[in-house]
Amino acid sequence: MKQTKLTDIYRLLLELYGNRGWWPGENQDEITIGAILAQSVAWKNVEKALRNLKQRGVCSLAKLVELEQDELAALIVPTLYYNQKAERLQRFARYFQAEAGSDFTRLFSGEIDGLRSRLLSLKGLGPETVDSLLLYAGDRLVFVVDAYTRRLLYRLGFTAEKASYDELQDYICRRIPRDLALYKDFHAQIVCLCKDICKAKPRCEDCPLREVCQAGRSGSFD
DNA sequence: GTCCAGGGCCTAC
DNA sequence: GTAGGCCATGGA
Repeated sequence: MKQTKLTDIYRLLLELYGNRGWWPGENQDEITIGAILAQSVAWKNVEKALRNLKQRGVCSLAKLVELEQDELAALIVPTLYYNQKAERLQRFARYFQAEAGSDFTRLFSGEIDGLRSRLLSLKGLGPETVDSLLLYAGDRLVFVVDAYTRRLLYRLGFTAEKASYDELQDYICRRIPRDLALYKDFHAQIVCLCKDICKAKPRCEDCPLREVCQAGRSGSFD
């Protein structure tokens, strides 16, 4: 029996939907702020918060530092855990200023493992947030694993339900070409698919991967 | 009213 | 090392 590969899944999604042209953010500031606000919340809510920040004229890391934490929190209420996130945003914005001179090129330059470790050591930035920043704001080659990726790979039969972040990331990176555009768009395809279809209560009847998914359950995956 | 959404931190065992 | 609580809105 022919084995289904991750690259086959991507090709199928690409044929169906085209390149998703992602991440949703107009510039590096917006992508960075969005990545932190998106922690454990639907993107719809992030959009509201970003809109609030833009209306207030503070949708950049440099401007965020100047706000009172309470005021920032009030602007990002729609994103859940707003007090925590206001602190995380300002903490990161201060780091950006102090360590990179408010220069994204400097922030994201250097050897990738060391860079990733440094960002991970910042309070409030876990692996998913750091990898989103690196890939989408920094154009660095790291694959982003999120709840959608985990869910889809598990349901398709590729990986174990409780696989760790690093295990999932490693699994994917070993099976797809090392290509920046592919890393970005594959993650985008997964998110877009799961957001609508492969939810906690999935609508499998509408899923373009339903046949592959059944094949996965019978173990015909690489 | 109930469930769930694109995490991460902290504490207890 | 890992399970579970905490953060605490808003739409379906």
